[in-house]
Amino acid sequence: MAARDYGEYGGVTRALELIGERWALLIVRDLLVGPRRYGELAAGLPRIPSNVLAARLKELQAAGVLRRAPRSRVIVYELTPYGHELEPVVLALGAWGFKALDDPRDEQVITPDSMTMDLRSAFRAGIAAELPATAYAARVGEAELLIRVDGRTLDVSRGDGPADLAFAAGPGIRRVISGELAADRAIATGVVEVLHGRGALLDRFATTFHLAA
Amino acid sequence: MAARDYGEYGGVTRALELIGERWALLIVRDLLVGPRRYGELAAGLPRIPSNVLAARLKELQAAGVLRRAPRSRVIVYELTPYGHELEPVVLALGAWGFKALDDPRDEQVITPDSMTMDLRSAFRAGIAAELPATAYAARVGEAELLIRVDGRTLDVSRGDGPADLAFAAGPGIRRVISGELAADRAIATGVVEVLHGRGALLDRFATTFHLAA
DNA sequence: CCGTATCCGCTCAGATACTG
DNA sequence: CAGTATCTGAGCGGATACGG
Repeated sequence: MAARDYGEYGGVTRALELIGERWALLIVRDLLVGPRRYGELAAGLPRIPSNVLAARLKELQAAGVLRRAPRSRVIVYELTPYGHELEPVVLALGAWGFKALDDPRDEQVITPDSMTMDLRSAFRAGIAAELPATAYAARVGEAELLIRVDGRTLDVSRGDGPADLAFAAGPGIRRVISGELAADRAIATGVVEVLHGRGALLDRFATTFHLAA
Repeated sequence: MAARDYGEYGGVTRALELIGERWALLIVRDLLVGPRRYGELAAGLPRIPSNVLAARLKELQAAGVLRRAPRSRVIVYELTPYGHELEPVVLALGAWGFKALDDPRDEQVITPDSMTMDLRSAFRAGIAAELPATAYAARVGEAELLIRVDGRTLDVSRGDGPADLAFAAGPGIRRVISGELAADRAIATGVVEVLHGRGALLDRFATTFHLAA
């Protein structure tokens, strides 16, 4: 049942034995956004073979990282408290990997859950606390998110809703977050399209969410 | 050259493409302690096949995580600045995995580098700042470390040296760090053997390095 | 539809031997 | 010492099929 081990006794080694297998940490990432059904997980990990997903769910359950939500009519997977403690790991990893992103290839997909976690990685609570509460509606690829920033708290949820600024963007939004592309130039060049609201708020967005390369 | 990808565009995904392969993050962990030769890395990862180590070193080099140290007579591997930015990831992962450690199996090894990183994970700078500067000489398994704490800074180096407290322990030292076993009881039961210095300092050690389960 | 199991082809990991 | 070469088998990816 225990994953193939490394023959070493230590914290990192143990962690990798529990969540180091291929796909495992991506499942954790999506569950950090919220409980998910089997099919939702499969949809959020487009290339995962169904047998691998089933195997990982079992292993992660045995490892105490996730569980099937009790007293729920349908089967729903959720993180255990211990699994939830992986949040700092996933955020740090996401921040690190974000800096290595180049422009996306055509076959690459952006899912709502992955984008949610990227936004959490890039969120600067200290900066946001100085700014007025703001709601953004963002459409990037297939992901449609409502992003609410209020003081030091960030809430990202799927779907649409009332927002101070609604915008659509290609994945070039990355360059806005990395600071390579100024907000006003992103709008001017069409990388970001303002759907409604004051376009000037995109600059606030870029200030709130920032990961320098 | 690029590792097998996940077909998704996002920070965590990209990170796992770069350092998600088996053994990769353990190599990074050891290099976070300092530059290492090929043979030193092999010794610190007892079960890694030599071809896999060679392959990982190439991939991590291509990923910009590490490089061969320039103008060095022998071949030495060291992290790039970008690779060094993985430190928070490794520390967080180590802290998480440490909590899932149970007692070690016989074939499991403790290496100096893995123990050094575990100590860094468990180090509580805020607590240490309130305590007097202290040097510990610890022998755990094959690892012999000199641990110097001064204010908020921690320095761990291999080998022996002048210390306020020198002790030898089996891996049961984990229970001291987790708080399951009080320092005085660890000494009384022989889990930790005081070689010289005041045994009472082990309590300070347990306060300085702590990861609750 | 949701969750699993089972097939197969293939890549990668593991073990060992060998070379500059 | 610092890798490369080769072989074998485990695990992944992909497809398909089956029970609730």
